[in-house]
Amino acid sequence: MSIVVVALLSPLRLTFDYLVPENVGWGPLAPGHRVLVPFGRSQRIGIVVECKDDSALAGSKLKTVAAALEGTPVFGPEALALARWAAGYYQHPLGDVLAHMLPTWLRKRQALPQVGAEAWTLTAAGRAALATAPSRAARQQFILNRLASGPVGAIALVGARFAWRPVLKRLLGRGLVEEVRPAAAAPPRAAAVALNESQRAAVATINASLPGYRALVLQGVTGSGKTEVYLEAIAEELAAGRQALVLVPEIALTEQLVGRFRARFGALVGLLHSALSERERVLTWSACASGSIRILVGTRSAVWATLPALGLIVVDEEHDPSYKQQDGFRYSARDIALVRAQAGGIPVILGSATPALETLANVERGKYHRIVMAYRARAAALPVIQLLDVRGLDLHCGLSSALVDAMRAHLERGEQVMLFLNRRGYSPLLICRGCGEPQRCDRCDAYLVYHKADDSVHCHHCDRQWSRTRRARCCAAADIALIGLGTERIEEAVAELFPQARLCRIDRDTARRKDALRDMLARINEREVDVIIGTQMLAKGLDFAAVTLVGVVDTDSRLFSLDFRAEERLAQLLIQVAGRAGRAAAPGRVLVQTHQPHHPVLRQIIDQGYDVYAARALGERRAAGLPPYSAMAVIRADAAAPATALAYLAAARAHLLAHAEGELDLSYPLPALMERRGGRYRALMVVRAAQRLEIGRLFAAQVVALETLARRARVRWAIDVDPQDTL
DNA sequence: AGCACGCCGACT
DNA sequence: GTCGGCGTGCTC
Repeated sequence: MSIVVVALLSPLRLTFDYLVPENVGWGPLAPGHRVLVPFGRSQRIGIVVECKDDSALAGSKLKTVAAALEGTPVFGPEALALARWAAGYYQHPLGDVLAHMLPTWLRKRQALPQVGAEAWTLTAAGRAALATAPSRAARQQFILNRLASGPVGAIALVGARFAWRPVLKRLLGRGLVEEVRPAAAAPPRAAAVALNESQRAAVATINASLPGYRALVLQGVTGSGKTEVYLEAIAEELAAGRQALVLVPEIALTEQLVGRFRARFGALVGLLHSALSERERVLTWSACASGSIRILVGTRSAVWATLPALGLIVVDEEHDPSYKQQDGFRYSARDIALVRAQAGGIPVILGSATPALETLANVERGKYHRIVMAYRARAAALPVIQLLDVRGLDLHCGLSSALVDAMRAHLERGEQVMLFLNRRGYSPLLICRGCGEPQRCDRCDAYLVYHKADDSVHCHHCDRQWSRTRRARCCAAADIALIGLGTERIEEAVAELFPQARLCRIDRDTARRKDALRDMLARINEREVDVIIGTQMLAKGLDFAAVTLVGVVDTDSRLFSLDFRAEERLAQLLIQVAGRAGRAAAPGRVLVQTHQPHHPVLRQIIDQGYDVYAARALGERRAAGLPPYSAMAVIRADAAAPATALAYLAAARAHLLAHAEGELDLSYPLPALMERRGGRYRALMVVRAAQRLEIGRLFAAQVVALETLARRARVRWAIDVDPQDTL
């Protein structure tokens, strides 16, 4: 065993053999070790993926491992097996898959940072301070709150978006906090919540499947209290000494859930998402690996966390498309969670009010077990969805008088109103009054959007922006007409209509700043806001207790999308947005403005509900041979010149057809729906097969050839297995 | 992915 | 006469 196979943390599809030195500094090398190796004329970091006795390469060509970076492997055998599986399934280089599984800190050279062994707790004075008036010093208050559940170490302060050490020092100085020896493992705080009958039944079903792999679809209507079910199921795992992983689609949701989890389980809860600093992430990573974090709440990438005693995975809002990474390593965190659960012999809960069609197909096939929670936990009834026919109506900034009247009624009762419009900015089309030309981005096939807040025009596809004056270049000095509506304009209209109402706009522009979303959500829940105006972000399972009216300003464009998944997205969006209404005691109402009041899809979603819609949509997918009744992958390519990517795909197509065995359904190369984006010309080709395996086999045999072709053509390319969009 | 090697155009 | 373009191939 004197040779190790190393996968470098880079997108190379090859692994490399190295000799093991006499002394690596720490015991023998094993698979999973992070090593430093000489590579070409530099040194690189890699992961040992195999140990063996001899190499196919002549001994003289072999170099020797320079050092092992830790005494113990950073990946165990299960993690390596998962990496291998994912590399094969997604046709992605193993080294890059492994890189995704590590915090960035460890992808670079650094050693694991030393986790401070210190822990702190509140003194009697501290507890008294916490019990009385909240301090005006927000940062001190933050730390006091985190310490409220007992002694904590640095891990529990992850997510504090400020340098907390000096603040802590000040609290120590004021005698509100004292340092203690780190407790072995703070015991879970009890205080279970009372569950209703369907919640109890759900928990019982989950617990009945322990131990062992089982995929459970928790289909609970919005507001049915899925979180309490997660908490209960996790409490069971904790009691058995195991860890739990909870995935959510949105950073803002991690914060919301972590709050509830910490209230119940105290300092055992960890948090992982991309807005944390590198250092916070590596600290959390190692606390997961050492077992001091028992519950990890995180976004997509948290699915890779090392959790040696993992006993349960929860994927909340499992239908959400953001579980699929849309560039580079295009994995689906939901699907990885399932594979991980299966390999680990543990249950996985897929929670959603609107499960993805592929999830429902797996229920149908008997592969997943469905638990239905049909009633809301607190409120009386689900909100009533009503279509507003706006054909021929005089709209005031996109708002019909029926919607405005309803808003007025709800506002006068002191209730919150939410308006949903999936377009940010002020107006999405700028037409030159001189020549009638719309203003376009010069790097994308897209129109520019006017943003009033900074008086500039933005391209929403390459994120570039210009001052307004610079844009009008078709006819000098010509005036520009602002056509169409964005959230900014709706906000303005609402401010005019209801001057006394307090508004809050939630979209990528207002939520960009760190903490901004958290602050806005806090203001909303404190009832300091009357009207919430926002985009998609509002539909992602955020809890707005006091909203009683939801107005959907415009969804018509979604009825005419070319993507075969657009309809499913619309159904999920409508049900989810509607679910924001009436979560507390007051009943909710949802008004959907449309020019297509008789559209059969819209009607079905609203009149018959998601399940009926889903059953019909699945029937159509089956008849058309579309996923989930067939396997799909997309080869994407982009290049600097217009025809290059298409030419590459044509060559790739010829190659695949010449080398494929059996049936292969390969589309012609197509320009992407938005062909030019960020100055690059994009194209794609759809591969379809009856069985998943056929696609896997095809690519496994042909990636190298496709890669060589791409390099010669100077094309950037990628395989997208189980694509979320095929445009 | 980097990085070097290698063979054809416009410049000190 | 060189500097440098990017095409090609390799890295254990």
